[in-house]
Amino acid sequence: MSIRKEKKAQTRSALLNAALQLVKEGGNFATISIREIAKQAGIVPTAFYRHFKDTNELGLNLVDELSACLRQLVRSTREESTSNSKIINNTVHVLDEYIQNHRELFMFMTQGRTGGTPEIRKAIRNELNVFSLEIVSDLAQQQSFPAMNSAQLKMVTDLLVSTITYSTTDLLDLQENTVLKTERLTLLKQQFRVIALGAAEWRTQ
Amino acid sequence: MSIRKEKKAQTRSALLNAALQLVKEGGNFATISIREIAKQAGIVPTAFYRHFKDTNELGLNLVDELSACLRQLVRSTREESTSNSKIINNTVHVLDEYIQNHRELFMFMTQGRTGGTPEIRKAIRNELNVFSLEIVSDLAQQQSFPAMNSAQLKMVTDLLVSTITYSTTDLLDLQENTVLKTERLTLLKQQFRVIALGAAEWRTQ
DNA sequence: ATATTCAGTGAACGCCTGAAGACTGAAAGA
DNA sequence: TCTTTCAGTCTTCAGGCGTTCACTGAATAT
Repeated sequence: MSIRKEKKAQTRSALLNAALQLVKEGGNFATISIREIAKQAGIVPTAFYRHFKDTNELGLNLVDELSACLRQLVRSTREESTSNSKIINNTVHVLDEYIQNHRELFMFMTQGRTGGTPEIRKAIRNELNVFSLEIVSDLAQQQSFPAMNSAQLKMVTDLLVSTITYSTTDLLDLQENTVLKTERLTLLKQQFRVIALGAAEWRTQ
Repeated sequence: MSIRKEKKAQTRSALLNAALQLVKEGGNFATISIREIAKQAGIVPTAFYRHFKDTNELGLNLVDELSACLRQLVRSTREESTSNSKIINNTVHVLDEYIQNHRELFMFMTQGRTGGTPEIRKAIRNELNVFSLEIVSDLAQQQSFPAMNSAQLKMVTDLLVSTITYSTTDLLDLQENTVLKTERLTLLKQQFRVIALGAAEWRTQ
């Protein structure tokens, strides 16, 4: 890559990271201004426009980062799930790790899904759907619920994704290594078990 | 009530409704300004301070309105649930009705839970917990899951509330009387069934 | 009847915002 | 080598923001 393109890519990345940093520091993405982002990225406000039309466009690019993160999360969970009995515990453990290490992205996700622009809401909804479909694919391959057809598996997996997303909001507000945090993770594991039991019992119609 | 106090209460109510109206019109509560709210309420910006210190304090009062709404929702669902077989369909139907008729409040709830100030997030989390506890009380009384102790019932009900909250965000973005909307309601009903099946199968440890 | 209270007014403040436009200087291309 | 491209700079603008303060006038209290 040419020097110019490389430097541009660097600044662009700095802008995306700046926005995430501001979200991480407690800001709501919807309230973050172009000037704040530029300042955090170490450039002048007007240079922002060389990369994005507005914060909405930047947000859509953050959804792409989120997409990559969720994809990696699915892969990590798949690789981690060796023993079939502890699959729930492993999944929750990996999820917790990802939420901690990508706090900013998950905060952006939960905020954006409910309070973003219509475009951003749609993009995140779409990413969560892809996320769900990838899990469906894995569950189908592992024959976790052999009695279910793919539509039924999707319905159950959507419930899993719903539960994960809701729990993420709670987990993001709990400090590490506290009783409350541990209890919340235990709750999530139990809820996964309920869903798994229900899915195993599912009979058509 | 004296004339003065009555008029003050009216203006206060107008401010709360103005904020909700702005949320309903697509604004994110976090981005709504004092001046916008005052304008929508038909008063001068500075008069806002006669009622609330800032938008955060107003938001906390909106949580109280949300609280009342959720309480009423529980009551309506309880009264509606006559036939035990159709309880899930009735519950989803009542929920859908409430989301339609109190759009603004549910939008405020989903936005505030993920993107509000720490105070508002906490207040909404608390309301949802109370909501869950009320449902637990109902389920216990109806002996829906006789094998479960109250802690287990709470765990399952939290899953129900999680599912409701997540679905609410989706439902708020879908137009009435469309295929997608109907499908989303069907999905929710099926997920309720999975949870109910799982809860019935739950064995300790 | 007179004095006090107080919800709502209106002007003013300094600050931050998104955006437009002319400019700079190093990299890319001829 | 000379010209062009273009990411980033600097200045400037109008407009919205939260907040202050002195004020008004009707409701209340004495």
